Amino acid sequence: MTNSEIAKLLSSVASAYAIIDDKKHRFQILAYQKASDAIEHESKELKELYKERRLEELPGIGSSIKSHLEELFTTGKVAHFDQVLDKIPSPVFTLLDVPGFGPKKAYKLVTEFNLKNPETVIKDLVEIANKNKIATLQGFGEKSQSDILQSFKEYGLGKTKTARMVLPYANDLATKIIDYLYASKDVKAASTLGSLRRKKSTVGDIDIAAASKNPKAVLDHFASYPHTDRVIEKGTRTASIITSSNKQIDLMVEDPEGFGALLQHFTGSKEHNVRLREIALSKGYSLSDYGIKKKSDPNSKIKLFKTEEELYKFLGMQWIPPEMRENAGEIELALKNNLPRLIELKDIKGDFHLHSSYPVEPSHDMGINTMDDMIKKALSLNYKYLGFSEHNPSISKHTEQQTASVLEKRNKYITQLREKYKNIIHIFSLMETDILPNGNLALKDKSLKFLDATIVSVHSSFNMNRNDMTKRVLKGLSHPKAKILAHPTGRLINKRPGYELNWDEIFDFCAKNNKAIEINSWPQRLDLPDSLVRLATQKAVKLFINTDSHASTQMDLMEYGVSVARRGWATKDDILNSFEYNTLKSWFEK
DNA sequence: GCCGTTTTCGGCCCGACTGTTTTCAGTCG
Repeated sequence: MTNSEIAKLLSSVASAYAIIDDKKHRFQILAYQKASDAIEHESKELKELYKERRLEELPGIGSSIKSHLEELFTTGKVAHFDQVLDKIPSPVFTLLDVPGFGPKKAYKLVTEFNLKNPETVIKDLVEIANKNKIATLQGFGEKSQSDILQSFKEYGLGKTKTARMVLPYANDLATKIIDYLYASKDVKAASTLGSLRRKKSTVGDIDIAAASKNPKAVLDHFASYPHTDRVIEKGTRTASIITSSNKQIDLMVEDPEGFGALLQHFTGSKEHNVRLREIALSKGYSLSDYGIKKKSDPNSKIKLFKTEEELYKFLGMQWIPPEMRENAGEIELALKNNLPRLIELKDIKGDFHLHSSYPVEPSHDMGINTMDDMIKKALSLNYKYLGFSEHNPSISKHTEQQTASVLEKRNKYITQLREKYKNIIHIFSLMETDILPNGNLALKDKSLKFLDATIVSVHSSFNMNRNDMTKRVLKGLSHPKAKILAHPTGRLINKRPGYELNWDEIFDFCAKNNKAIEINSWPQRLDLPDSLVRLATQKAVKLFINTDSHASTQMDLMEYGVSVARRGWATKDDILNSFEYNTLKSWFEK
């Protein structure tokens, strides 16, 4: 079972308890939901943790849930869960995946209409609603009936609670909305919130905060955003719209005096906030999105915060960069004034994964801009160096000798460019070389000698098992010219999960043998993923942040790779392309 | 059911919004 399947199981148990008796089971519900969240967000496979006897290290998993999980891994089921879940008709759990449905509503409808089939429950309810039979139920009405139909319609379109967009797409959309908000004179400040502000690789809804003395005007302005399909809700403080591209945007408005607390609260993560509230409580304060109150006196005046910095300081800690707010140890470090200084975009001095249009007759796609164009773009980004890394010439269409002469010619051209840009920018001659299924590189030594070094990567036979793939990659990386492993998991977000590798082995090998791992900034890749960046830096593995650009304009994507690095707590010391040229040059030569 | 720099017992984050209600329940983040 995968982590998300197990998380869903625990969440189902919580829902079942909520239906059976939400007063009596109030705290079990909280506990199961908390355990479910922890598992959902855990980057290591739960089964691995179980084998290592480390299940109780997860927050929210104590002796009881731990023993249930052990039963799950040994027998494939849990008697206690079955006993609880059996009390609830199974169609209820189908409905829980639909936005707007919680345990109570789902249970009420399923039992009221005696629905039996989890496969057809949505279709059945649509028919029932079309006969106007939901609106007449106690606690329901015309509006809730049509809301239910709307939810089913969107669910059918694939807008589940878990459908997510890639970070750069979400960021572009949010930027447009924020620009639109600033067109209102009532908006004093606006910022992204939530997973978007924390720069997660994928984002569900887009959440935005605005500071204003006149929330009504701002909410009205927002609700009339030109590309709006419909307004979901609009209150005195928040509003939600669905754009014509079928994305949900939530806006919260707050007085500038309290904007810091709002920003902090809605940036999350939930886990970070829960931990922060625990800290506040231990100091006798109650923390909300409005600010901080004395716990002992609920009527005391609330303390407002204009900025997040003031709020964190009030709680006795450093301001924490949004990318770190996952309750992964950052709060403890901030309390000790000991947060790492994360890598920033301005620290980046070059890009090493650039596909120019130079004709090497590759097996994969070429770039569309010349080396010269890409150098000019690099200069506009204030880079001090860069590396060209087209795909290797196709091995099926060239003899070894032909390949070598293509590279020799390319090398001469790069030498001319070096002369042209002498004292302006340093140019490395690299290539992106395939690691073949047997672990050999697609380029032989007689070609590789024309390169300063090579990036290596997997572009074929993705279905190998973890052991074989690990051997393949390690063999490819062990060539002296192979210095960087590019887009290391091979994932394409929302398309394919990527192959499996033994990361402990890969990272140990890299740290020992002076090899680097790439953080690829391409929107669908963002690969190495953040959780593995954290593991790599803990093992002192050096990293590059590259764009994998096939056009000079794509070199602007660097910021997204930097986001991934920051979420993995990487500092300047971890990122080789933030180093001075001479240090970097000697690293390549080691 | 989980958890511990005031606790191994007795707490458990906080609030907005909507719809169906005359004061609240359900859902969401």
